[in-house]
Amino acid sequence: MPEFLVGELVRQRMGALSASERRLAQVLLAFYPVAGLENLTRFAERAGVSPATVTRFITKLGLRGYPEFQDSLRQELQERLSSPLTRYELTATADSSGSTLHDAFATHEHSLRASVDMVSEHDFDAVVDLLADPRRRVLSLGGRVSAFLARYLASQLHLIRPGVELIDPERSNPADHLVDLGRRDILVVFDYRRYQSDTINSAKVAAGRGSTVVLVTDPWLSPAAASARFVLVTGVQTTVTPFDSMVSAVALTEALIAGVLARLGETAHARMRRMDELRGGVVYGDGP
Amino acid sequence: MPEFLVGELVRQRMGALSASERRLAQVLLAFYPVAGLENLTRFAERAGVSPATVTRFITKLGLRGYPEFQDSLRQELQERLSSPLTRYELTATADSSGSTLHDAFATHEHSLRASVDMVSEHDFDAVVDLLADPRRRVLSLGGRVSAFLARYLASQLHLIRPGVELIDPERSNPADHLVDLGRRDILVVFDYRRYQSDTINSAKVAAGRGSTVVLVTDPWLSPAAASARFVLVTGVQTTVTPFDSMVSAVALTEALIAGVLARLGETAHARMRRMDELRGGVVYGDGP
DNA sequence: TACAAACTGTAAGAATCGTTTCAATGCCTG
DNA sequence: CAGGCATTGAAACGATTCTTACAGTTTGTA
Repeated sequence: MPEFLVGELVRQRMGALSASERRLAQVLLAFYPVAGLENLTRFAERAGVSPATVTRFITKLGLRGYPEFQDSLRQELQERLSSPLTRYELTATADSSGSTLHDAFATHEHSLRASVDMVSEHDFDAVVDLLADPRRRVLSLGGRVSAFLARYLASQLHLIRPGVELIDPERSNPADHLVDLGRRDILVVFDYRRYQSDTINSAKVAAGRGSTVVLVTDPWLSPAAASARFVLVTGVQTTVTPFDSMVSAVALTEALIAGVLARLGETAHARMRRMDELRGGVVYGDGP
Repeated sequence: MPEFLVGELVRQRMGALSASERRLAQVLLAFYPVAGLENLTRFAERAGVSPATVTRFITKLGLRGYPEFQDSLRQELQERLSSPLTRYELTATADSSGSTLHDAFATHEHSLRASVDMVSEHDFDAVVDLLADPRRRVLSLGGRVSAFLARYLASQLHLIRPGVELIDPERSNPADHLVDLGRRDILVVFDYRRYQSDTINSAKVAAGRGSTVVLVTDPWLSPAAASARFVLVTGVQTTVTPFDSMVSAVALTEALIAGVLARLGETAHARMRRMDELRGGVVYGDGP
């Protein structure tokens, strides 16, 4: 029976995993450890991969098989649950401390923290590389809730590199943008519950045309994951609202932009200066 | 999937159980819920009873069978583990800096933390009250960078109350919306550096027509503050990018929405249900 | 473009798991 | 003490679950 924590192990090996395996890792970390305590088939389904991939994944972690994997998780869980502190945490009931404002921000902070683990660093870097490649076109698309994220990405990315387009289903038919997608193009899809069929479909079409599909989604994974080359997962925790929180998604988007900017360096800055001149807004204040 | 907690259920039925069954109950409660997450045979062994007794025990609890029993335990566990506080305890890892991703998220976290102090609780509550008043119209407007925030607010608020409009300078002239603004109307303006003259102007016009202007801006305050009845400030800290971070702004926006939702209660929920029916998206997965 | 290597899913088989049946045992009651 | 009822475990069956072998696909490279 292994001594180490499975979660740690997964994070360590993340780099050595294949795309599907990484998807499993993400789901596991997002719903840790419960996802791994379900049976192999269900775990596979949650991540949208085949059962065989799960077995390979487990083997790569250095474990003998799925049963041993589950044993480790259970043992680990037992230890955590019996630590006095956690014990308290688990027993403590929902503490509605005070104001909506404070509660909301506290939740957002936790959500952010949790998200860092959910995003695969490997995938993140790979996506930044893609987005920083000036020869590739970038299309950005979102569902009903996440449309604003697509917009945000497109508008900011547009400032630092050419070839960025927003697909706005409210304004034009996505199909118009999808027809001439090619092998060099990137489609960034934002899809958070409740997942939309047209978004999922767009991803499928793009993948079918050989484009690279990047999906940004919640831990339950939009079905569009099936068509995606890279899946970036962010937490959406909310305690108070039926709505998911998009804070982590925005954080991720900004991180992507920062990454691309860092990679493009002076080229991007030059472009930004030019854009600035063309626009010429009013500039008050003097920030740092 | 049962609503109750299995542990509670067991304690309740304790009296109605036979000797062997009670041993099972004790083991389960002593190692809760891990004991029940092992397979039936092992659970039986731990309690020193036969597998058949386990099945009978489960049945007596009113559950359909061992798999359903485990499902309940897992679901329950998941819910407990995702309480923000616990989440923090369980997730906290050695944060090794270096990568863009980690740096970005760390910054965002600080930004969030700082923002809580910048927002005036009093103003926040007042704004929530305003936005929750169904007799008032709400117009949402943003600058170049912050347009997506205006969109986000409008789309979410639209779900929970009528009379919400987005002013989209890209699509139509803001003036068209402003002409018939009245004393009862609210204009929510998002303006982050670099401040735009047309946004500032819209705020001025609205204020002039007697509408209540709410401004969401950065710590340097958009000049639109002059026309605003309420000003909500959020942090924008960034270390790596020339761009400001909108994470806190999103957090604030969501907090506003949560606040309004809380105030409107059932009315809002009813509206949401209706909207949902009319839209009818694809729903995969089953969130917590 | 063609080839090799890596990846992934399908499907079949092996192993494990959960349920049910039935007989044995213990316990209370008449 | 005998009869009946509740309780329990052994064992066999059927269902599920995990593993493995193989083939199709994709990806990267010469």
